[in-house]
Parts: sequence; structure tokens; C-alpha cells
Amino acid sequence: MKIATWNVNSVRARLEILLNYLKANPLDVIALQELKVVDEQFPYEPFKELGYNVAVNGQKAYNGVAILSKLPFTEIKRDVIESDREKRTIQAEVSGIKILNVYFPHGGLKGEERFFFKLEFYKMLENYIKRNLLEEDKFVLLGDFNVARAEIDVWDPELLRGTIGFMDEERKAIEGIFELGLIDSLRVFHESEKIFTWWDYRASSFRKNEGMRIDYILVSSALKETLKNAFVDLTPRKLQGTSDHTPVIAELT
DNA sequence: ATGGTAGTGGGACTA
Repeated sequence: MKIATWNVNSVRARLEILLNYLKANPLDVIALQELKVVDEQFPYEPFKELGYNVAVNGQKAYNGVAILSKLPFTEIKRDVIESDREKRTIQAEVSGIKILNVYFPHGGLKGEERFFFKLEFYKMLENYIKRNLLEEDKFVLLGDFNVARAEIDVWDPELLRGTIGFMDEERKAIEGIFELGLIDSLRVFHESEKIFTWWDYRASSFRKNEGMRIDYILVSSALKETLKNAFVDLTPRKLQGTSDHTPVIAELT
């Protein structure tokens, strides 16, 4: 089973790129973030034509998440965090695996309201997992975490230290989620490579490879033995008019 | 500390 996460930064603006990608790259499950569209206006049809079941939790102009799956969903939950009014979570079960897709807040500068909201969001998600998932559950947490975990996950740790996405407070918060026994799939196969998933549109960041690894696929220990590969696909980031993120993919048996 | 770009929706906001 191939599972991917991709912050598409508007599903409608990226429809052509997304469909072409799925035609060329067979994925079983794909988690999308930043749809920027309400459920009613989500482009369901072209995905259905490619054989996908579609579960959407959308919002106008901002946020919005979806899960596409070739296999049928046996359960769909939206807004799994109680105060999630921003449409940032959707969970679906596919073939006995619970898949939780999360678009974490970007946050703000230290001390600002959005900064505290972001830290609270990490804590709420940690609590949700603690309360709702058992150690033996087959579970995948994936999405745009909006934080780089370690120095290896940013292009210039000295320059970026203390900026949004690489503050000590958010790194500590995300570590609380990793410490629930979840496995950072990319690092199982690429232990010490500098690999990024996001590059700012500005300042030719992608050309200079000035990026950050802020998108993750984490798997529960019950899935550890089934993990066969994980990688970042840079190809779609090279296209004109593409998202500022590129997909992360994990392969399970 | 600022600016650089992009999407939405037709200005300001988020990222």
C-alpha cells in the first residue's frame, strides 16, 4: 500500500498537476491539505474517475483537508480535535488502518495569539492520540506539521533558529507526539540525509534548495514491520504553477 | 527587521 501526504495549496488551482501526478504515480491513499474550498465545491468527479473514494473536510479560502483512497473507507471522522473550527483534521479507516490527516497551524511570532494556538494544537492532538488510539492499533498520522523536527530538517539551522517552524517551543511540542511511539517513516530509510518537503515561493528557494522538512508520515509500532520504503518526490515541485510543498510517500506491505 | 510569492476573491489575510 502506497500512502502519500501533500499540501497542495488550493486543490482547484492544483487540479491539473494533481491528476497528472496520480495518473503517473499509482497511490492507494493520498492525504491532502490546504484545499481552500468548501465541501460542495470540491472537484470530486475527476478523482472518482481515477478510482478514488473521496472524504473531504473543506473550508472557504483557508485550510481544508481530504483523504483519497482506492480502497473503501470503513469509517470517516471529521474535526477530531474538539475546538477544531478551522477544518484541519480528517480521519479515515482503510483496510484496518486508521489514517489521521492533519494540517497543523502555521502559527505566528513568539507571544502572538497564533503562536499559542499552534502550541495548543500540538497538545490537543497529542491528547487525542493518547485517548483514542491503542498501542496495538494500525495507525498512520500524516500531514503538514508546520515544524521542522531537527537541525538536519532545515537548510540553515543557525539562520532559522527561533523563526516560525523552527522554534524550540514547537520542536518540543512535536516531540511530544513522536514520543507516543510513532515512527518517522522517512528517517527509517534516510537516516542522515538533508531532505526537504517545502520551499518558500519567494527568493528562488527551491532552485537554491533552501527548504525545510515539515511534512511527515508517522506510523504506529504495529505497522513498523510492514514499512517497506519512504521518500520525498521532488518531481512535482519542479513544475510551473505548483504547490510550495511536494509529496512525501510511504510504502507499506 | 524587512521583503520576497501565491491563493482567494476582488481587499486583506494567511501562509
